[in-house]
Amino acid sequence: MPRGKALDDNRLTDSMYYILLSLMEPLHGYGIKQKISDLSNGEIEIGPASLYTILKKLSARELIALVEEDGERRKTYQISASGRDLLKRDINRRIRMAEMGKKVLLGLQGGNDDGK
Amino acid sequence: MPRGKALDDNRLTDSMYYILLSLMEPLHGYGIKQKISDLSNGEIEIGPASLYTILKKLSARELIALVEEDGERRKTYQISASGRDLLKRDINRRIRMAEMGKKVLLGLQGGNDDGK
DNA sequence: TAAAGATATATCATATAATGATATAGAAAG
DNA sequence: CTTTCTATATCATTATATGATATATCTTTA
Repeated sequence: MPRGKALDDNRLTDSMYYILLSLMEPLHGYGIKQKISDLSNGEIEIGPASLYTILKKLSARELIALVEEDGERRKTYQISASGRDLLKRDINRRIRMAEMGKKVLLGLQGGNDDGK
Repeated sequence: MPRGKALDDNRLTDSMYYILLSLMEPLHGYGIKQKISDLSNGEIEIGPASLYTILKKLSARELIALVEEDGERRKTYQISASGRDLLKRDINRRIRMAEMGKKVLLGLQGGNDDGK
């Protein structure tokens, strides 16, 4: 069984996040690499070591599933129902983290200002 | 093409992010631990190994600075100007990542669906 | 005042995660 | 034919996080 603290805690690492997002449509590994580059306007480039390592882990956790095998050449994956659930949770986690950041920067983090 | 260390790429890890946010006000290590627990409604707990390791790293990069030393007991840190800059950038990065996630989930990532 | 629990910092060994380098090979383009 | 792109895969190393442990002070309370 695959170890992984992030997933055990229902968190996605950034790389897992990008990969899971890409797999909202069926894609093979190399396509994921291109999709991520595309989604991030070339900001994020994921190499083969990260890509196939993470694909294997997500697959073992059944967050993604192999949907097609083109001979030996292409392996097409897609996100699973539980993968979608986790992805949604992680988007919300990321929103909460960013909101928290904005609040603290604006100095609004302390207590409730009931003003009355 | 971001590779290598998070800070070299102007990215903050989650732990660094929480710690830098906490240091928008002067705080010593143990206070940071409590602040993070507080900010996250007890969701995030950072242990001493992570805390002091990261504090040392942020300090070496001058993203935070030692502002006071209470005898040998307390070391009070605060975020620096460059730390604040990086923090702002990272909040925006996190917002962009979450927005991207929402778009893809809603199936709006490809082209513009003008509803016609 | 003794003990307990909270505060406070620090490091080691290990676990987890990411990635550059490398290997292999088919397909497309020139 | 040879270069480039597509495509998957693993190894060795680096990067990051953390549980366990150590040490010491301060605070509360029995």
